[in-house]
Amino acid sequence: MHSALSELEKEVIDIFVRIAGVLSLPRSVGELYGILFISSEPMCIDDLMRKLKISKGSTSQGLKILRSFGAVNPVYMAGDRRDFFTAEAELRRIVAGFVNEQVRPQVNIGKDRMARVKELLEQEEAGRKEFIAERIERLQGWQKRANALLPFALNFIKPD
Amino acid sequence: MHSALSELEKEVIDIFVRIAGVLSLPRSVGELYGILFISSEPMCIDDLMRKLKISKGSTSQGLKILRSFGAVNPVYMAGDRRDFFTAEAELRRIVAGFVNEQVRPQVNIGKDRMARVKELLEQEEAGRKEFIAERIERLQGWQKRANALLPFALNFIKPD
DNA sequence: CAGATTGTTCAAAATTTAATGAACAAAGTG
DNA sequence: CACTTTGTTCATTAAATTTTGAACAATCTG
Repeated sequence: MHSALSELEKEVIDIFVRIAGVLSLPRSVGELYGILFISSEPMCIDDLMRKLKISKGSTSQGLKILRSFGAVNPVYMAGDRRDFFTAEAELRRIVAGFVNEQVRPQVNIGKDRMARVKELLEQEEAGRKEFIAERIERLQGWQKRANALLPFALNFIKPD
Repeated sequence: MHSALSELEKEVIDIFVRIAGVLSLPRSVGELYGILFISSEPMCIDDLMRKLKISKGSTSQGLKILRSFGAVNPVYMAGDRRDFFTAEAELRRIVAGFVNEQVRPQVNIGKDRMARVKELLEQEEAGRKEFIAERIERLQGWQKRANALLPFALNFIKPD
């Protein structure tokens, strides 16, 4: 079968499947990005399904996720009404998209939670209050530092 | 029941359960660290089981994971042969432990994989080789930048 | 507009991951 | 040394996540 994955393709896909795991993304998302990353030609859903041997549903959903943070670019192919995609290869864009779509929402939830914890602290009995207050302050310090690191890390990724 | 979790405890535990999720650690690990983090007193396995209403097995395994990267400190309690623990509250230590135990191994596997990909590249036909070579080089660039960021991020966490 | 093509959605199935608890090992105690 | 206490391991169970594929919607084509 001419659509089988080469050793090299498998190896590269494996790398991205691993990365997907770290980022808590489905395996299929890693596979999709991986195959697009080493394909010089844009691919459509059908190409991707056949190459990766995954279902149409997975392919469609996986591409949706990849588009959501700009890891994949739609490409117009003249005379073909199927949607084609290439991998976005500029790291800064992908990371920025990922941070905005997947990370920042989480961070904001963290802030709300923090506010609620501080309210609850007031109701605490005097004995424990001191210790707990210290811990909450510490936790808030961690949050601040994490937030400060984020923009720096983004800046760390220089243009290619 | 006097061992039920207070609202504040639940809220703090929720924060750490969330963090555990981001780090791909089991929920129970987040719960364990969370309850220890807001407890002024060291706790033993039995305390933890009862407080969190999780099994002995989960508690034992969870503590094992937390110890593996130094997120938890054993505490000697005179006249009690059970093992007691407190939460390590110095962020730098926890992050350093986590990076050494959970992150670096992955990064090294990544390096091996990269080497294999470069071997396979040689067998590629001339036409595609050029494009693929560019992609692999790019991927390697990403890896380098990620590796460079790690020590910086560690340094970013100043002593408390 | 009837039929074909393409992409999306979502309930059900398959897979993966985590939690449970009983069996076991280790170490203390009298 | 028999008995208790404590912690770990691991096969099984339970829960969470991912994938599948058929139904559907949207769009094109002649």
